[in-house]
Amino acid sequence: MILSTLTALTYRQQQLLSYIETTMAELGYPPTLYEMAKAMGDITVKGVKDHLRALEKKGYLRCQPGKRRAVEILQGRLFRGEGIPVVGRVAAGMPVLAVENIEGTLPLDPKFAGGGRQFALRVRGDSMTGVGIFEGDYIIVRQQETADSGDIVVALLGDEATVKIFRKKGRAVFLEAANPAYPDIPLKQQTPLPKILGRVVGLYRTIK
Amino acid sequence: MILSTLTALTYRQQQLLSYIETTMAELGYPPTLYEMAKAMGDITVKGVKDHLRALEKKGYLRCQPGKRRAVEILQGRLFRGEGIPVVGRVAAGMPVLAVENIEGTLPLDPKFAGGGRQFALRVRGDSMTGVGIFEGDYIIVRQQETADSGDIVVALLGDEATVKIFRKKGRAVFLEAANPAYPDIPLKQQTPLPKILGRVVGLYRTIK
DNA sequence: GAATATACTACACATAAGTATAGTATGTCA
DNA sequence: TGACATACTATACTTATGTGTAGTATATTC
Repeated sequence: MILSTLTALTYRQQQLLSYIETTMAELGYPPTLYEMAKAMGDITVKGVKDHLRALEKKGYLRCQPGKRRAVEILQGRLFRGEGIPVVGRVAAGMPVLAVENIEGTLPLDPKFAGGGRQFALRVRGDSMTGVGIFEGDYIIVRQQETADSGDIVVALLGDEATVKIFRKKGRAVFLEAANPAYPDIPLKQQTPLPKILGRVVGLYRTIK
Repeated sequence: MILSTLTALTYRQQQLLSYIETTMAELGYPPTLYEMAKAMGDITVKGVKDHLRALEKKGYLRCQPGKRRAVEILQGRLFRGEGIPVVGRVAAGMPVLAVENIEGTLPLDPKFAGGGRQFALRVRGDSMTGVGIFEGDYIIVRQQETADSGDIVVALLGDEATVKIFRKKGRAVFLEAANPAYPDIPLKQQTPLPKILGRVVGLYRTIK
């Protein structure tokens, strides 16, 4: 997302790009050349095509020759993505991302949080306020089964998912809260054995 | 985004929807019926069309009759949007959202943070850690020029944008930090007069 | 002047891509 | 059984939509 390395656009090119972006944001698919021509004040489709060619040359979009409505925006204020599935409850023995567990989508591009296989959870409780994770926050979790000491992880304890700091001290492995009111949880004395579901890589909060 | 009120899909319908979503996430535009037919294991376009009709009837998508590649997803894991412009610096006398100030886009759907006219800023400093706003966080700001007491606002002091809690006590109006190391800033004794740029409505953080 | 970029016009052509017709087969429910 | 839903087949037709040709006009640079 580096704007400064792209060639500047003329007024008309910017106008066309903006129209395409607005249509795509609104409908989810690009306009046809004819629709663009109408929107640009009744110019011809040839005129539009020449602008598209210039925009393509400058790196803003890509057209598939011959294909209808096949305009891909490469640079601009639009983004698209699959969002991050919000998991409602996690049951032992079931894949986290099973359809039954999904209760919605966090409309954020997973690539912004580093990509990989991700899910989101709503935080319950105040055990992690010391590191700025509050009740009601969405945490974004990259699925992985191992962690380094100091990582914030989501672990499955019995049938309960919990967010804590993963710590290794010598041979001891435990989960540490970021709130002194909560004691450390050793990982090796639980039955069934706890399982790391992933590492926390991002957070979203709606304020007030 | 309420999944439970939608009619359940058959396996094949879900498969088609998933293919459409994946293509749109990847390319930014929908596949043609022919492409869908290929992807579904070489069935006919008529077969695909019947599935699309069922998906439309169930509320998952909408097709424009006769238009090429005009499939709009209404429900699913896909989202689209214009993102939230990230403002790099704010200069007095200039609109916040002037093109020159924009240094990128936060790929989050603005509607998720309540909509309205929004911009994002990167937080510098630690004056708001008491409310879980940390250095490096993106805060999402809805543009407005007034605030209620207790709102977290972005205000322009001279040429510097600052994030604080807006407080009204009797006739006194000031900006309060959420960190005791920072003193209150009275609003009525500044030259030039400070200006509220907006209210903080959301926060995003990448972790580690 | 020539070359290039930008911003268009007019029109005919070409084809990518959806629609329609007429089905078959299987499963479920009243 | 009949009605409806689902999941397809085959084929011809129709048209929405991009491409190509041949330009004009203006501005800038060498």
